[in-house]
Amino acid sequence: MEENLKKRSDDIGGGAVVKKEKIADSCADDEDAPAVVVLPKVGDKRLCCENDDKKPSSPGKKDLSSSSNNNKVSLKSDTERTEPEYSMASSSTRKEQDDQLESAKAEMGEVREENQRLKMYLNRIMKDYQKLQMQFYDIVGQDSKKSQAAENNDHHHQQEEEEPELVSLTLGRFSSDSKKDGKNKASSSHGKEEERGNEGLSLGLDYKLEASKSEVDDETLPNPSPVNGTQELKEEETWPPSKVLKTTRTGDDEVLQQNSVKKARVCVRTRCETPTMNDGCQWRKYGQKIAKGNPCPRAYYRCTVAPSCPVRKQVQRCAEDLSILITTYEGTHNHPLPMSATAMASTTCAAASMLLSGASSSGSSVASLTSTANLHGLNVYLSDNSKSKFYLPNSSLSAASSHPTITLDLTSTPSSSSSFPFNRFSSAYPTTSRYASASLSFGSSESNTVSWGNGLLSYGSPSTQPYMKNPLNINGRPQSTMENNNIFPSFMQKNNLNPPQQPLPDTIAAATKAITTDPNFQSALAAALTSIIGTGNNNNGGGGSGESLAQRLKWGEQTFAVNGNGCGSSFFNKPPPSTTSQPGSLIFLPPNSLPFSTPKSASTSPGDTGNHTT
DNA sequence: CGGCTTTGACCGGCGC
DNA sequence: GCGCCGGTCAAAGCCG
Repeated sequence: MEENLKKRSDDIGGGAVVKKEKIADSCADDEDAPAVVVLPKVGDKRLCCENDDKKPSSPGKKDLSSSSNNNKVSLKSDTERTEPEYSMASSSTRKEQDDQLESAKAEMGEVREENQRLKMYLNRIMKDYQKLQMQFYDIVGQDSKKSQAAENNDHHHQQEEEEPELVSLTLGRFSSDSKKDGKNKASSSHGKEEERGNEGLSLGLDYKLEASKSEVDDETLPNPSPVNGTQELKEEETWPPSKVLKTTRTGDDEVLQQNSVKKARVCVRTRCETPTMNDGCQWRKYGQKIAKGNPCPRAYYRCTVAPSCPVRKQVQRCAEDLSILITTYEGTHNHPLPMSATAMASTTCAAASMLLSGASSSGSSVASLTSTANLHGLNVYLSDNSKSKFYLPNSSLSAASSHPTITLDLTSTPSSSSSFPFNRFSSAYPTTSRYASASLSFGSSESNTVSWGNGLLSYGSPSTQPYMKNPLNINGRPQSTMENNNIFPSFMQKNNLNPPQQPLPDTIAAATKAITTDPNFQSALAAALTSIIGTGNNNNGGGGSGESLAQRLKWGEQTFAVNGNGCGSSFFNKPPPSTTSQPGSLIFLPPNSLPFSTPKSASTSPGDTGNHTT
């Protein structure tokens, strides 16, 4: 029909056909339906009528949000307006119509230019997004293969074991050869040379990211990813992680064993009275249990955004403080996430990755550090006190030694002394968000739990969710059915808990998003963990002084510029800025100083792919 | 009617 | 080996 209209207008000769560019590549619906703007010749009633039937939109309308249907620009109103005058057919009206036609053409030109600009902008965004997504998937796939290859090499190549300090490097050497054992040997020597010449982690990461699109080159990639981190990815990629793996991959017992041990979890403690915390993702409840030591039932959810997504979460009320909701995430999303879910996902993913990275290192290195730092009001302190107040009072969720858990505690009361460190967000949101204080408490305990948080959020309005297309309503209910689970109905009744009325959980999610999407936060986390783990293994920190951490935080702040991706990996994906001379920056640590997979934490984030873990 | 929740049963890990 | 416990499954019921 569009083609017919176009042809017809061309035949008529008085019509101006404007083929509007598609606004976005994603608008596949319009692939075969080019937008046609017909400027009818005066008196062409038939064309006007047909056009009226097909083009209800107003001229010059620019609507990116409804690109699939509304990127057709018509001049219906103009034609309608002038239609009665056609019958008159007077010279004055013709002149007037000509003027209108000219003005319409001019307007169309402007609109077209505007649309082209918008299209270019959107295309750029989409490309960036897809690029990041591809990188994530490729890296995840690489890491899983690397871990498998590493296991094989541990068995078959004794010469590699003779260089324990290069274990982490060795892993990357066989990144893509897991399926080709025959190539391992050749690639190992080759990779070794590559890594010798590779000073910085960021270089390796960039190389990896670039080469990730073609696995042919993977064998040359240096990868400091540790065994544990890569195994986590492998585990998360193959769902179900525990049972199926053990049944289908019986040949690799060591890997399986470590998989079961290194099942990282990210625990988020929020003070909210709604049944669940709206993290933007879509969950399906598959079970509920009364855990020992906690009268509150524990609900089990799994991500339903993708059928094969391995991410699961547990939701449970804190036994000692019923207003505290403990949400434990496990796994990494293997699918694109809604923008509203990227924050939590990236948080959990990055945290899990870093946790596993830390778990791969010696526990003592994690335990023996106590340091503090301050970053724009973000109080970060590291403590070896395993009984820190940031730990779960009830260890039911964190005590499982097979599940190293990192806890994000958002339950503490606000402090007026400090302000929200990520003020750049407040400019985007009408209401100010305030992050009064956030503490990173890293510790190690027998439970192998790392607690991080005590961050306090002075919650703003739901509008603090910048990416929410439809912000939550004032009651704090989810704007959609994404998270409408009511997991504690009986419990809420028993304990006379208020029904969901406060926007708290959603604002928590929003605040979490704001925090986790902030490069400062990411860099702070990365730097803190790097300081702890890296110093512990690198023999640099000699106790990881707070000064060192502060420096690293600052460096990280400088290094990682703004990126609104919401992807925990985004700051790793960024190419090395000009500040390459700063040795403290996380991404510039030499690979052998990072026995854990810093780049992997980047790659595992869902990025939107998504991922998080979550 | 399809999707989701509920809930009892089942399974595997772990400690004794 | 047995029991406890966490986690998962799957049938039944509910709901829009």
